[in-house]
Amino acid sequence: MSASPLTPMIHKLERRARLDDRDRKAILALPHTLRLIETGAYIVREGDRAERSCLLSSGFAYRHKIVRTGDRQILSFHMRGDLVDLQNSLLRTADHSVQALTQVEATFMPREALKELARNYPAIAEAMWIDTLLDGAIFREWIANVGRRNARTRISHLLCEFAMRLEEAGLGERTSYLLPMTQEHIADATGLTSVHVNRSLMVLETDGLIKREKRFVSIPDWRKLQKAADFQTGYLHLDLEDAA
Amino acid sequence: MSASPLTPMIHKLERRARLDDRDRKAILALPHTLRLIETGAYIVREGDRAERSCLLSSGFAYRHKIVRTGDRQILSFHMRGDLVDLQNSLLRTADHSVQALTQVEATFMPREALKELARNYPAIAEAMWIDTLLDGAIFREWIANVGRRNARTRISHLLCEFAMRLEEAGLGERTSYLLPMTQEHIADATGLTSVHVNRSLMVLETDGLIKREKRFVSIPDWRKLQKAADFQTGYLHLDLEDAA
DNA sequence: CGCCCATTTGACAGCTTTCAAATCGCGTGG
DNA sequence: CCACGCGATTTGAAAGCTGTCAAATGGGCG
Repeated sequence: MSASPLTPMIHKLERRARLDDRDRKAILALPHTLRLIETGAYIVREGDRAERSCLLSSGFAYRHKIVRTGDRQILSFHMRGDLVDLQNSLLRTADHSVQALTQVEATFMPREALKELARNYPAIAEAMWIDTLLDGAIFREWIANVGRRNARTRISHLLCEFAMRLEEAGLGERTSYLLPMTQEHIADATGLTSVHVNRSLMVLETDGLIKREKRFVSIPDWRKLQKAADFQTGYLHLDLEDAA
Repeated sequence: MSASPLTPMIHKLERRARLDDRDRKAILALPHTLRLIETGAYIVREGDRAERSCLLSSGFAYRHKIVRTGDRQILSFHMRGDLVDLQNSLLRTADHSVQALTQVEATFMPREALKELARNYPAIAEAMWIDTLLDGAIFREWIANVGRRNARTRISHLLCEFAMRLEEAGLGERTSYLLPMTQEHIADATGLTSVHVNRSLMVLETDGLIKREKRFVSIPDWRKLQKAADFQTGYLHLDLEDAA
């Protein structure tokens, strides 16, 4: 059963709500297509009529919008097990794009099948709803991050959040991991320029808050960085009630 | 039936998904408490254990977070018919606060009752899920607004969005309306200072994009402001598929 | 070895903030 | 009816964080 590319979706949803065997079987029975996507390729384009949703089976992706000046704002980063565009199951047109940050294995599921699943399996519907709520919680934190924190804090915050989510997804440890994004991605996620991100990263390093080797980041003192980042984990809602 | 304070919730959800009589009756049967809340009072506080969710029956409210420096970031504004903290039905603790912008009539519903409702009425569950997705769509646009637009554009964008939502909620026309927030609220929503908001508003006025009289705003040329604001309505998903 | 993308560095400009202080609007009380 | 008080708006001058525009450096790969 762990052979199915849908298995990560079950794991993900089980962390959102309590599922039973019937639920799990229904998920595994979803029609789906596994596709390999090259670095930089689009998974969804803003304006697309959405006919399917996508589960990230491996690799990293990010969502973004382009504003009129041509500048890009990255809205979120995603990793294995993330449902990157659940909104496409219920909203008509995509309001932003999703792009592969690395090479990606993507599992596509028809929107109608997902809607049916939600209609017939309340526990799954609840899990997906919660997943959407968590998505929203992270967006809110990003608004605060970009709106009210200085460059140093913004970047540290991003590093903390990414570390935490990597660890929670079982993809590494939060005190030492490989960053899949370039400094330009970090800039577009934090509302800064890549030049300023570069300088800020160097300051974080000389201040001893992080160590870097290429894209590899290690964090000598997690609490210290967390403090510098104003990173409170509450918004990640790691305390989900185990499907009470 | 329009006597129930829950009626606006039915109207709201009916714009999200197709409901039948059974659904409507179930909503009206929700246990609820109507409360009058004074300007500035908190409806939800960050960190609260959430035991209920809140429907705005009249007045305006906003959600916000406070960062370590003490600065406030406003995350969204809400008006009659909005479910301001649906996340509290499914997430354990509030990750941000909700505060009354004006005097407010708030209808509170126990979280368990809402969860039950979602479990037993798939169409309602879908409508609430869609509501959450729309919430998220607006958050994403705000990230882009705060992250990648200059002061003038950010503020114009806020004015356009608020106008559009007022009109959609049947609370006014988008080209002339009363802003319930102070310039400081606008500043905290756009990631600026109130001083700069003040200056930017004056520029928008001398440029003829808006007219002001106290908090009253009128927009002589909607298309022109919309363009200056980089305001594309797509993210509001006004094209919901009428519950296909 | 050469190309290309990512990172780093420099100098300078500029949008926005900061910190006051003045003005305005308006409800309250004398 | 007018003074008072207080929050909101407006205005000024100066500082500063971050952006801009190049150009140099570094590293991986064909």
